Amino acid sequence: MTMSAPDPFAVWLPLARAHKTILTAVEAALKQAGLRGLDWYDLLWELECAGDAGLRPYELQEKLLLPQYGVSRLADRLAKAGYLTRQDCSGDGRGQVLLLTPEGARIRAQMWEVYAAAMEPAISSNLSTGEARRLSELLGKLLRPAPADKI
Amino acid sequence: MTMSAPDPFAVWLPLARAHKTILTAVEAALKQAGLRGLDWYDLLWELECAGDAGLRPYELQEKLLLPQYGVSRLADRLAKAGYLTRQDCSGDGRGQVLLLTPEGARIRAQMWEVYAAAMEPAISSNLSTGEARRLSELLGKLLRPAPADKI
DNA sequence: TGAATGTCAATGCACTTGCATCTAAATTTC
DNA sequence: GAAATTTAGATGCAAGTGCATTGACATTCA
Repeated sequence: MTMSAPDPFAVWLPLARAHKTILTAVEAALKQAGLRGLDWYDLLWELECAGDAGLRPYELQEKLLLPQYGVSRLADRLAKAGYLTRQDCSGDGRGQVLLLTPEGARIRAQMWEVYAAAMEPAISSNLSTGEARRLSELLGKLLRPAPADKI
Repeated sequence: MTMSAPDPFAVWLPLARAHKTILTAVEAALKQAGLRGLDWYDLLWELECAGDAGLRPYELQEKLLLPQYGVSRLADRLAKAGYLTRQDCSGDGRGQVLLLTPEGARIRAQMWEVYAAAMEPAISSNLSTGEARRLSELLGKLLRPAPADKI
């Protein structure tokens, strides 16, 4: 005897639209600055957080919600650009460890400037501090795992 | 003399993550049902809303936030699948009007079942009615145009 | 009216993505 | 400890995307 559930599309439609709008704006800003897309940024950022330990591709896969081949190829491109190195993984002959290069760190910092500058007008200028807090809190609730009987 | 603006990333990061999570779930459900992706659905839906008047490609471009060539090619695929027809546009020799076929309407209804079923556990089960209302309201605020000096 | 400019839509090409499959190494099972 | 299974990661191929350009018609303006 629970109350009727809310209409999911009342949430999803503006969510999808806001996402596409903001994403498009950020990607355009990056491109205009001669930089690569957010997928590159996200990977570089994770590697930077990982520090000297680096990250295994399968770890990135989880963190970035990318398919396995997505990480494999994205890492290829980053490696070709000189932003990361692949290192044989001691202890697991199948695996490898991805490590950020100094050049990779440099470019990530550069991207960050553009990223943050593009985000500000898209988000901050439309919300008060309280609204932003409440919004991120509510969005966080969407990230809870689906009910077991639906997986 | 305004207060300091909120951190946009506190909103953007969970927003992007929630979006990717939900999108992935819905697309997977559609694929598993042997249906095409949400891009097809969105186009079909707009055509259905437009009724007998149909829609011009450039109108879809605005509604769906797609690039011009994106609409052109998506419409190609839908047409090849028999879900829409292109009709010469009386009054503008450059243009055309896209019209939903009965088969297109049928398939859209079929997709809707899957779409809605996948959305429910992803969203409704994580939010109360009040939370959902507040969330869609806050997301709506993000859709306001950027300040003029930032365009 | 005729040339310049603007708008609607398609497309060639390079790059990216999705899917299925493959190899190699690790782990489990008997 | 050899065979079967699982896991890490790469890759061939088909399909989709982004960018720049083109072609066709419309509109503007001298």
